[in-house]
Amino acid sequence: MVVDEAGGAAVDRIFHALADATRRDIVTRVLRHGQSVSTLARHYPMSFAAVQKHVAVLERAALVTKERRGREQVVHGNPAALRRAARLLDAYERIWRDRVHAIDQILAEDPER
Amino acid sequence: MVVDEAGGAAVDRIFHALADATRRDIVTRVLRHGQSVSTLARHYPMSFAAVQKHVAVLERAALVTKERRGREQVVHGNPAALRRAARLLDAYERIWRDRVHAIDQILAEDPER
DNA sequence: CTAACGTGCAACCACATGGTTGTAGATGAG
DNA sequence: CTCATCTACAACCATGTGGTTGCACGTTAG
Repeated sequence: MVVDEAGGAAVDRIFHALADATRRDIVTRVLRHGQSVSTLARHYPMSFAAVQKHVAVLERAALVTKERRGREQVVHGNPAALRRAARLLDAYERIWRDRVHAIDQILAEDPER
Repeated sequence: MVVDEAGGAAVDRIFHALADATRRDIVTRVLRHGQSVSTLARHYPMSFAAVQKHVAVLERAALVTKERRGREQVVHGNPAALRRAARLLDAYERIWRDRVHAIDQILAEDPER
């Protein structure tokens, strides 16, 4: 009935994290290879703290992870969460295309990670 | 590289519209067949006005359309926009999946990081 | 050791969001 | 016609968001 249910909040966080061009750009950027927060910050016309917040949002959505490396904090794309997000988008696409249900299965098999 | 370019704001609206469980539910619901706003509202534990706002958000994202039918306003899923959205999600998915796949390969052949 | 750098956090601001209630205009039912 | 229904919109409130600046702390470079 309710399509999300179990993973609802997580899905909220994922879509919300993706609803910002800067954050989408950060994700695609760090997927190439990890970058420190300050290195990332240099690419955007905003303060370091602002970029730091964006990274925090992506982190809460589990789309990226941070790895301490000396005094730097290296941001990586999170393969597992990204795959989950991709499959989630798949499921919605399928619903919309075929007008069938069956998204619950996908969410059920990988609940709230 | 830059997936957004022209439609950046539109992408923002689409992902933002999807970042709410109630709105996602409305979309899947009206895809089965159009429903009036008040009919929709009866399914959710919130006021009619709140549901009306959610529909407005979905409408701004072009994920649904409204059709006057007598005194009712029937909400439909917008097939064209939905397909475009699905394609858009596809594009992101492909980028990410390819990169994730590459990352997995690297990790697979060199387990110790 | 000292200075510079990278980070995290808090305070603050303007504005959007998600919810409420209330009101008013169209439209259909009786 | 009259009344109930559906819709739209405005005002309002609490909270969240995206941005800023400033400061403190740990770590690295010289």
